[in-house]
Amino acid sequence: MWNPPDPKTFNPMVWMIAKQIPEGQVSTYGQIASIIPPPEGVAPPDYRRLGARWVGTAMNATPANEGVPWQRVINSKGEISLPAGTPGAHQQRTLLEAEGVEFDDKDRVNFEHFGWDGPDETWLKKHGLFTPRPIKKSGGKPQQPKLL
DNA sequence: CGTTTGACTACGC
DNA sequence: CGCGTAGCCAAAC
Repeated sequence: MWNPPDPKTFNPMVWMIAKQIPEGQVSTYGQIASIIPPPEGVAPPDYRRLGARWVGTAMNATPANEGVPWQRVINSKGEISLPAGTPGAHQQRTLLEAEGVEFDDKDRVNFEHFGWDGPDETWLKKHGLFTPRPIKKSGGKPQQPKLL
C-alpha cells in the first residue's frame, strides 16, 4: 500500500503490473490504474481518470532495459496512444503484430479477442492490489440476442 | 517559478 | 459511432 500519492512508488508498480500482461494480449491505462489502490483523498470516480493519466506518464518514463512490455498498454479506445507517425507508435504496432495482436481497418484492437482480464487473484492479493475493472468493449456484442 | 503539454477518460451532441 | 470539450495531475519548458 502507499498512503501518499507518490509517483516514485506508483511508477514501478505500474511497470510491475505491465509485466504481468501475457504476450499477445493488451491492457489499457485505465485498467492498470484500477488495479492500483487510489491514494487517500482521491475519490474512485476521479481516480479513474487521474490514474489513467498517471499510468500514461509512468509508461512514458518506462526504463528501456527492464523488460517491461510497454507495447501491451493502449488507450481505452483500443488504439495506440502515442502520436501517430512517431517512431514509437510504429514500433509499438510492429511489436504487437509480432505477438499476434491484430488491428482493424481503423487501427484499433478488439478487446473481445485480445483484451487482458488482469493478473491472477493470487498475484493481486500477494501485492495488495485490486481486481481490475473489465475493459470497456467496443460496440458491445449482445450476449443473447433474445429472439422472440 | 509560471506556463504548456501529454502514452487519458467520461460525457455531451 | 465519431468528434469535440472539460477536468485533473505531473513533468517538461
